[in-house]
Amino acid sequence: MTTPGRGLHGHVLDTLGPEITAGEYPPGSVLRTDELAQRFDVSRSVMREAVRVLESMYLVESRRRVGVTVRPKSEWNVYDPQVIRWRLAGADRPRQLRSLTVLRSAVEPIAAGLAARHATAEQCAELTECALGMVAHSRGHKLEGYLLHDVAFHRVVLEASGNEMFARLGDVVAEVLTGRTQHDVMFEDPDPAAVTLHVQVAEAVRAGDAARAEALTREITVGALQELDILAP
Amino acid sequence: MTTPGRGLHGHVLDTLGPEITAGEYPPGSVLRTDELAQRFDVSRSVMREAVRVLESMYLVESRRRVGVTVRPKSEWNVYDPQVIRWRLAGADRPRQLRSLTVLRSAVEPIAAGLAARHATAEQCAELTECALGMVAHSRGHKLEGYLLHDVAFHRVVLEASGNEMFARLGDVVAEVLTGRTQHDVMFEDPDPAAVTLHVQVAEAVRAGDAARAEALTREITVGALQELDILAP
DNA sequence: GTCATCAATAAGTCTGACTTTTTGTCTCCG
DNA sequence: CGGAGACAAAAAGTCAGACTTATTGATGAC
Repeated sequence: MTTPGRGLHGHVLDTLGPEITAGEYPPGSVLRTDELAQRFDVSRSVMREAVRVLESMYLVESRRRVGVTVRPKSEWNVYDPQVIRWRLAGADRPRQLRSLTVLRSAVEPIAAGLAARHATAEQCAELTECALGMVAHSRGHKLEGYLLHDVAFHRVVLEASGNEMFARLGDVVAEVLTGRTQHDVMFEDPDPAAVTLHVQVAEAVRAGDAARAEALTREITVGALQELDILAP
Repeated sequence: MTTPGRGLHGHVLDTLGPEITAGEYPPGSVLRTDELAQRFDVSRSVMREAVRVLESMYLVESRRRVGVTVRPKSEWNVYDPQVIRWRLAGADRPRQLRSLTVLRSAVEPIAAGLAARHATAEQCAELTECALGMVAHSRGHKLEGYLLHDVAFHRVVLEASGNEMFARLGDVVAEVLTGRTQHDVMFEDPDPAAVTLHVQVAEAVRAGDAARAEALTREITVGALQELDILAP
């Protein structure tokens, strides 16, 4: 949640963005700037700024004499944090959650392997701290505290990988983990096996054992896939 | 290359975007909308639209009474195709190329495994066609033709994975492969072993052998990592 | 030294007029 | 009947200027 609604054009986006990403306007639909400005009761200047932002997300395309046409889903910039948030809040939330979890399963093991080779002493300490925090909150309906440390753990791993593309996925992972706790599964205490795996990953990274860190993280992500019934037999 | 410079604000972005991503303005630098408008000889409206776009890429932050401040590199949306292109055209091109190649090495093997399970008959045919095209252009300084089929090959794999997040990385991979051919290595004909691997991946996907497709693709990406001297001993 | 007040500042917003490009249509001629 | 060119309408694009609002740094009172 960077800074939502920072201005009139932000408010427009908060409404129009979710509508478009929810698929309310089929691809090729045409919107008119003037009509939108009327609908949201803002000036054309403000509406134009909003359209520019939507355009930079590849959600729409603005062409003269035609209007603002909605692009097909396949062209959307699905890595834009805003777009991710809008879609997670919308109807195809489950689908989105699956896509992101699969992405996690590809990236996090490699990131953990790199972290084992690049992590600073401080990052190793943070990692151990997070893992211990997870252990401490793993029993007795302390899901909020558990989630907090879980998110922090994965964020540190992605950071410590030293790869900027991986590091930028911290927010995505946070959204996925948060969403999972809040909605879908995990009514009771978290899987003890998962907790153990996190502790072991922290150890492996500290020991500089890249292969082991990668393998253990792969086990974690396989668990995440199974939770969503994404099998790979 | 979607549609560059489609309007005055696009021209402004083409200049200002590369400047910012090149790090010409240190984090925290303050730009003023009015001054920028003067510099580019455009109206404030146009300048404001450009700033909004930069803001949606997390390159800058616009605050009242302060101005447009440049955000630290760690907050940039490095998955934005435009940002990727700007950075690849700039000074830290090598660094960017490495980051993206590591990302490829994480994603593509998993994508190939999924493709083996989800690819349609048509996609399998396309894949075989691309692989054969690579073979046909693998000797005799036909790098342009080879590159074309190589890009298409990886694009189809990512598409066929059925995961939208993977599919959207097609452009990124295209940039990396193109950049590699144009600048860095590959003055002579491509590595015959790599060509063979591509053919074998196409076979594995067609046969529905996920594990084999994944392993073979991992060999391809390991080769890509080695080309850039990114080792993992 | 701390807190409230106030003025300067730069972004934010609105309005209205004008320009430019594109597209659909309508004619005119083959 | 069909194609090429001219024309008009439509919508985005651009600009200029006036006004509003939030923020911040400085000033001054306690």
